[in-house]
Amino acid sequence: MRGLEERRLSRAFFETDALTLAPRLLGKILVHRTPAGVSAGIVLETEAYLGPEDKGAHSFGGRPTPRTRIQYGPGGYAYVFRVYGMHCCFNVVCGEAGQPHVVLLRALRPLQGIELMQRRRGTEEYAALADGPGKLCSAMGIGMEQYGADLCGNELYLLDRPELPPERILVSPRVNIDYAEEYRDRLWRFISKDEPGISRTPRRFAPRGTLAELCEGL
DNA sequence: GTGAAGATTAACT
DNA sequence: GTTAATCTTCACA
Repeated sequence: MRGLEERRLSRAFFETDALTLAPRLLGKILVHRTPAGVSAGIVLETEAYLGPEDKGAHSFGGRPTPRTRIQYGPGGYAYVFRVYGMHCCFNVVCGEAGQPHVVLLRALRPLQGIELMQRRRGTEEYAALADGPGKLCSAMGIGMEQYGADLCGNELYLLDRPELPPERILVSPRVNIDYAEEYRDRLWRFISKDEPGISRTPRRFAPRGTLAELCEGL
């Protein structure tokens, strides 16, 4: 895996808005080095959260809170939060400083440290190791300790891979943000096509087509 | 200080 | 498809 070290995503890669970054993160490799071992997987599913204007985003309204403060700094840091009192979700902070945009990582295809992931998840089933945002955190060993982690550092980072073409990216509404009013149905969820392991979600969140088709319609 | 709600998951029917 | 588990966060008083 030595050659991969040189392909790490740099700060500049993250200094763009969430809607641009979310599809670009598909296919990249998330790596976490911990005392327990190294785990890594290919990013299969992401969601964009666009800060102050986006009623689905934690940073809606644009006022920093203790929970969201990291979103207001520069891109390339980890925004981790706890949901339903028991799971964590991992986000990549992006945009310029003061622009609280994040991309939620929802699913990975496990590549390295499978055994470690199985132990953390308490299951052997490969397809169920990281097919959801909470499972992804559990499998990768990401918790609140990783809040604010520098993604350009040596513990938690992303490796570059060729960009997916728009016809290989499915778009769908974001999951479980029914409260977001007119932002509920925005097609800001991006899924790597033809890959097993995307998160299990109800039918109403099914893909509405590819990113290529969406762009044609503009 | 208080309370409602939640960017989920697993185990149901 | 439905629901319980579980507890921090944040708005409001």
